Amino acid sequence: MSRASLPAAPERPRGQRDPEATQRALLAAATAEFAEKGLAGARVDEIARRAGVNKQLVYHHFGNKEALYRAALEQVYAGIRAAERALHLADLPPEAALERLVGFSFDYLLEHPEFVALLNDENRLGAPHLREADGLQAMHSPLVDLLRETLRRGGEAGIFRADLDPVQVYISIAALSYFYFSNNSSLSAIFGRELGAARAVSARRRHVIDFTLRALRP
Amino acid sequence: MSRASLPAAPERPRGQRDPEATQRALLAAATAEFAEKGLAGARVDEIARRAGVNKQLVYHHFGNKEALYRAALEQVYAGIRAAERALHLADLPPEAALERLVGFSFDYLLEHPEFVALLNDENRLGAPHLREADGLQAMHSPLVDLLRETLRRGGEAGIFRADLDPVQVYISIAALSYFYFSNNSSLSAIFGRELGAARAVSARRRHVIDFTLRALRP
Amino acid sequence: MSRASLPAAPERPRGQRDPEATQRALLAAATAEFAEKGLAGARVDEIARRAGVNKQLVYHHFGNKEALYRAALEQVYAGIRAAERALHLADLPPEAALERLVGFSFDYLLEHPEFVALLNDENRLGAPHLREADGLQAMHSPLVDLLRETLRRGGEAGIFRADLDPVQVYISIAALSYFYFSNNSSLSAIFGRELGAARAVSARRRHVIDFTLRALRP
Amino acid sequence: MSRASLPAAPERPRGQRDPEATQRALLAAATAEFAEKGLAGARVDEIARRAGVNKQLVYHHFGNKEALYRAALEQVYAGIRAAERALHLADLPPEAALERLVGFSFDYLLEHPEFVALLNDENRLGAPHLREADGLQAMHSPLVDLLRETLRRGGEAGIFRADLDPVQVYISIAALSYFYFSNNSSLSAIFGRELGAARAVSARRRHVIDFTLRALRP
DNA sequence: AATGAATGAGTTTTCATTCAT
DNA sequence: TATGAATGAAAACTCATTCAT
Repeated sequence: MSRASLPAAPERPRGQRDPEATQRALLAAATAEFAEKGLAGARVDEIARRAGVNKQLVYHHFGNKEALYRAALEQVYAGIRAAERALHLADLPPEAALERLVGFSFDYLLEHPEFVALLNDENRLGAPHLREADGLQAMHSPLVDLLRETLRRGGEAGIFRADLDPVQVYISIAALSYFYFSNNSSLSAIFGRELGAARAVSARRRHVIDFTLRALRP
Repeated sequence: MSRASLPAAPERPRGQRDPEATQRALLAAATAEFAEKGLAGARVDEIARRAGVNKQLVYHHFGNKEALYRAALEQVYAGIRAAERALHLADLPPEAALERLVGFSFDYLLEHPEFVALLNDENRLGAPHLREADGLQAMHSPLVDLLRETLRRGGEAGIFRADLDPVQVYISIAALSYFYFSNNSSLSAIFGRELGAARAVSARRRHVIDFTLRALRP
Repeated sequence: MSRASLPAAPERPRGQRDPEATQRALLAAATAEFAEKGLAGARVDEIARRAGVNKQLVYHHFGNKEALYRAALEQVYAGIRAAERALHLADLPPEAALERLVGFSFDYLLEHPEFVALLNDENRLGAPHLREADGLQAMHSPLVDLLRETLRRGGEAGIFRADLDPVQVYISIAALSYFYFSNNSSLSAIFGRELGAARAVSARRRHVIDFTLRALRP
Repeated sequence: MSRASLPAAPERPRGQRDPEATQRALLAAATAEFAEKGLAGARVDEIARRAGVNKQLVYHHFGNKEALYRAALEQVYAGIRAAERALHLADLPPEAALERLVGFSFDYLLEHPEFVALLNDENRLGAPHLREADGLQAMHSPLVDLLRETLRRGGEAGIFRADLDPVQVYISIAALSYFYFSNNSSLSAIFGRELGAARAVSARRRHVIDFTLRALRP
């Protein structure tokens, strides 16, 4: 279709133009591509192809490859933080709250492998884009505060140890799930088990919750 | 650390022929470069420069970039397996044995960030090189068997639960240390703490051992 | 002719976009380069230089060196087939028709040394690109059918033998001209005659026509 | 035939020194490699591998790749000239002599595809190595003189035309066989016949002899 | 004479980015 | 806003040739 032949009138040409949709498509494509190949391995051509748009629009809307990467990273972080904010643990008794928190961490990573992949690549580089991110504060997980409060309540109730460092516990909870997904391929290869199978995932979920709750006992 | 400041290998005597030394130098340089930049981001030129040898020797000795990557990966795996084989847990009482095992996992990852980095990159790709590796069996950690035996002994002695799956426990032990190092940069950024500092590392080591031992209690 | 003296394409207006002209220029340059140096000896850099375009456009428009070679080969074949289709032998008496056919074969090869050169290179490799060519049917010379019909008419008129295999005759006609041009340099060296000179070419043309017509007599 | 399957020379006794055998092996390997890939496409590594000797010996014995090519070319030419000198046509009646001559030309090319291949590559370049060859005189085929004498005898006997140019006839005889082998692949592809099959080759041989003898009739 | 490592100069190809329309 | 051609810089890889043993 020749664009030049279109009348100059400001009619909308059959929905062809939709900058926001274009940006969304690019961001989704970029997230997938960066997750699969990393920042260095990802291809701008391929991102545009996946998004079904012209490559130049990457530059038009985002500036360059790295800025697109940063945008993808921030969006992915925003996703998990939004999900975390939707958790309401204060209403639950401490042990149930903790179980929900651990289960959420596990489930979110299971459903968002792109978060794991992007974060791994970012960490290899020393997380420079995260450090520069506008709302670094916003990156701070609300879970840590929820966890702190839950541990306090549990400590007072005598069902958790009282001397726990919420940051250490938070890292441990994240670790038990994250590592399982992050290193699933190599673990599967080495153990000769398909650890990505639904049955194996369920077993791991139970183990992680159980392991954590036991570790926190007084 | 900026690229320009990366040290090239010490000048080897010019005209000296020592193909094994050349291969060793290339492998060491490749391990560092792949750890820092990943398979896609690593540069053959840079690897040769770091090794202090001519770039073409990569092709002469290893064939191509990917074969060099695979060689580096296998060597790094061989390194940890060798260290694991040097552990002797059978002589220790169960709790001490487990503490040593967890401590070893932590210390090895602390001292070998290249292992973490290479493994992360490999996992993003689905671990194709690991799956193809000649001695995949040899990749299987002896620690799992040591752990199984230790858990059995501890179970009989009544100091560990009796129904533990050694593979799950192994993964959890690895996770608690691995994730801390693998994601150290992003965790540091988000918590505003320098988790790579010696004091923070020591604290984490204590936490990991404590967390694990408590989780295994009956 | 030394490489340095090879003319680059006439300067195209800078900044002017004309992808079809670019492809035409690349194809023409490629044909000349491949004819002179063969597939292995040709240089992509040199092709781009001759075409007066950026080297990377070879990859943009054709994919890679070999695909460009195939495109050049197909175009050269298309050229001779088009010329052949323009021959109208049915209107002529058999002997005149045959003389025109032989003369055409001779003249075309004289004027299109690149056809000879590309075809020789292709044959050394076993003609893999020709076998893969899309319109292999279209490669089939219409001359064979024209020849068959001419031989039939001549046979009925009693001026040609009646038992001739058109394919054998076609190959012989092609051979008598093709070999002269294909091996002109070595023949010139060995006989100490400049067989590429106009006078020698004319003499050969007469000989080829005469030789062929006599060979077909009953 | 895939490259990998090309047989290397039979294992020579290790540490055995036999410079003449080495040179023979290199020359044979070079001839095959240059015939298959041309001067530009041939690889010194591959020639050494095929000869079963160290690559450096190419340089030790021949100087460089091009000198080796020249040596291979000269040897191949020496081969056909030697075979031609073994032909004795003077004892035969003219027609039988000519048939033997044509048959010989056909048979030699059939059995020595490397001659065709090397000569084609050499001709694309304008035969510079042939022109420089030491015994260019020795390259001159004795067949031309044999042919001249045979044509003279046949002319006097009234079975050949009397006004034939021996050089033109020589070229035509060579052409009818050479082109068939040189262009066998492309002709096979285009005609959809396997012209390299024994039956097709026999038919061509008969055709070439018949075609030539008829063309020379008065 | 023989070996295989080593090297310099290419050569093809890739890719982020910009230009012209 | 959108498109696809065009480009410069670099990257992987090749290869004839030389060096040290």
